[in-house]
Amino acid sequence: MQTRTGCDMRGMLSFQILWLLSKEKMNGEKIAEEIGRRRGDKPKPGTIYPALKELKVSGLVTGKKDGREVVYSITGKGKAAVREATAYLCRSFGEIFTEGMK
Amino acid sequence: MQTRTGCDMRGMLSFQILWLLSKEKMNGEKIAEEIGRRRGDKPKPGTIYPALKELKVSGLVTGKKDGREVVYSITGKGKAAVREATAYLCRSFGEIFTEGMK
DNA sequence: AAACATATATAAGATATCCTATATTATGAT
DNA sequence: ATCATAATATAGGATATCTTATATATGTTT
Repeated sequence: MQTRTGCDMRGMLSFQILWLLSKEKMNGEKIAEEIGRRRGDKPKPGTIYPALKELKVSGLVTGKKDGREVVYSITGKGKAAVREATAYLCRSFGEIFTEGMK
Repeated sequence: MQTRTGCDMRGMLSFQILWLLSKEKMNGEKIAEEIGRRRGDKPKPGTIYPALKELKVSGLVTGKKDGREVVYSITGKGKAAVREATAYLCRSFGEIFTEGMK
């Protein structure tokens, strides 16, 4: 993890993956890079692929093999999950953001 | 937890407690109520007090007994932690918010 | 074809969060 | 004083995240 200041914010990885996939289909490597760019720390393969597998098992994403890559797409169920999770996030922490962003 | 849609967002509790205390000193019950109001689900005593203890051990908050209540205050170290964590949160998830809030 | 690089996958385990259930302490009411 | 209530605390455990390390598969280069 990154911030060791009393709160590690774990549990956000799957959500962030889903959110990225709601914008655009992409493979695992690209997902890791996108997250790395935002967090300042690129998740290891052993972190990202188990998370993707979990999302697949839950029916929130699908994976389509293309050469040596697997391109992941969000499903309808996944889109609904993103909507719900985003609403929860905004309801719970919105004020922290609106304050922190200015 | 609340959202069972592929991401449980655990790890945010301590941060949210710290953030609340950065606004105003308060006791454990009030903290639980404030979080409950935002999340839609009030944390149980067995959740909130161990978290507060952890924050105390880490030197991020202090507790002052007042009758049967304990009033918690954020420390200087705690303020720095909130600043750092908020910056990380905004950097990592800011776009999700700015989009989700409109 | 052989060697190398890239992308994905899995196993095993350390760590942390959060919960249920129960106990303790202090206040208020009768 | 006794009883009920409110606030805090702790023990023990279930669950999930994330990591390290290793393995597999595909593609590229020589």
